[in-house]
Amino acid sequence: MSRTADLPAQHERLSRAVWEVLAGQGIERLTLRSVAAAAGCTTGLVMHRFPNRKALLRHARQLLHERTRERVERLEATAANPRAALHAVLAQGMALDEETATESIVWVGFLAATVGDAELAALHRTNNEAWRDRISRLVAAAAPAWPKPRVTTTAFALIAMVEGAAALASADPATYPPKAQQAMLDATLTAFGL
Amino acid sequence: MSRTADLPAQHERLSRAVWEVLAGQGIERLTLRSVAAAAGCTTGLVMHRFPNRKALLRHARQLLHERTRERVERLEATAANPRAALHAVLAQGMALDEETATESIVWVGFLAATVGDAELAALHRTNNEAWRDRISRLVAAAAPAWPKPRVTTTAFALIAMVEGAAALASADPATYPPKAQQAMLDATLTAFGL
DNA sequence: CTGTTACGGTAACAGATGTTATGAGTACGG
DNA sequence: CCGTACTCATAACATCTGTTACCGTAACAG
Repeated sequence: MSRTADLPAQHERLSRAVWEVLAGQGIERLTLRSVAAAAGCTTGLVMHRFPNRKALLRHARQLLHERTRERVERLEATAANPRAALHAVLAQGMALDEETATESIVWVGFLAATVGDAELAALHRTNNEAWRDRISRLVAAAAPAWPKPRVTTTAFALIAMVEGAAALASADPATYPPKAQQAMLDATLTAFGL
Repeated sequence: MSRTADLPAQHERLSRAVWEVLAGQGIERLTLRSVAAAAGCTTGLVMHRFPNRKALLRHARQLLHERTRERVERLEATAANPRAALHAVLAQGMALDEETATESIVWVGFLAATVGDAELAALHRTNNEAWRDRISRLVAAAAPAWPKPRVTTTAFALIAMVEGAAALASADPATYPPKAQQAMLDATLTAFGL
């Protein structure tokens, strides 16, 4: 049956190569050959693992989501209280270190690729829904007395602020250094009474 | 000397074609030929007006900025008071109608194209700086008692929230309809006491 | 009217792109 | 130890890309 190759590991390696190219050279240079070069293989392997280019992009998109989900669940599990959990989970969505900075660039790239690609758009909607549910749940836990509409609107605003900060930081890191992003998050949470 | 052709008008027509393709087909299909088709001409005219593709994109980017600047100055001039001006100026940055929804998609596209294109990145930084200055000024006018750091951080957070909301709405308009975006903006301004 | 000049369409070019076909190498089952 | 099935590189392919060269057309100057 199967041989030596570890399929999931190769899928992940190629997906990482997609992120690498997306973050380093931009979406315009996100080609099969550049991805293969970043992964240290040829287009033969890429096409052997994925039926076509779009399937590769979809997998890279989904893997990015799962990565952040795992990180977020770890943060949530180790948080001292609901407010700390909310703060930590939101903070990891910004571009505060090299890893999340790269992810922010990649996220913008995928968002742009979403236009005119129904499957990437569906993937984005699903992931974003899970993200909204998580933040809403954390806001509700941090402010149990709030009525549901207030929780929802606050969660939406927090999400938008974090994504916006990450997007702006990805395009202009000098203007939005980690400290500035932290200050933005702290100020917003304080303003909302969270 | 010159003939019948109105150079600035043609530049604008081609730039609009760039937006049209960017918003309708995505950055992957943003090619000279698709732009020419959207503008109802051939690549000959495009290359006759712009030295190369990147110059065309830069012009379209800059024109988008000038468009929003003019709209924003109109809103600011007709606002009843500083708070109303801040609200109106921020609101036009979200995807509340067809025009601004298109612009949001285009904005994300250019942001993604910024990676690996130093000139587009420089353009983005300049435009975003002007945007930050404007919002900071409006926040200071709306809350004259605030110390400068508070004004700056609040302006940064408001900007991030608005851009994030626009980006999210551009990729998932059903989840972020105009009313939801309005609610997010109102809740955020109220939370900040503005 | 006529010569000239800008305009812009047509078509060609080299290179890049996604995809497919082919085949050499290799690890496993028998 | 052999054959088979999987792995993946090589190379070809048709198409698309940005760019350039070329040329017919039309409007203005004289």
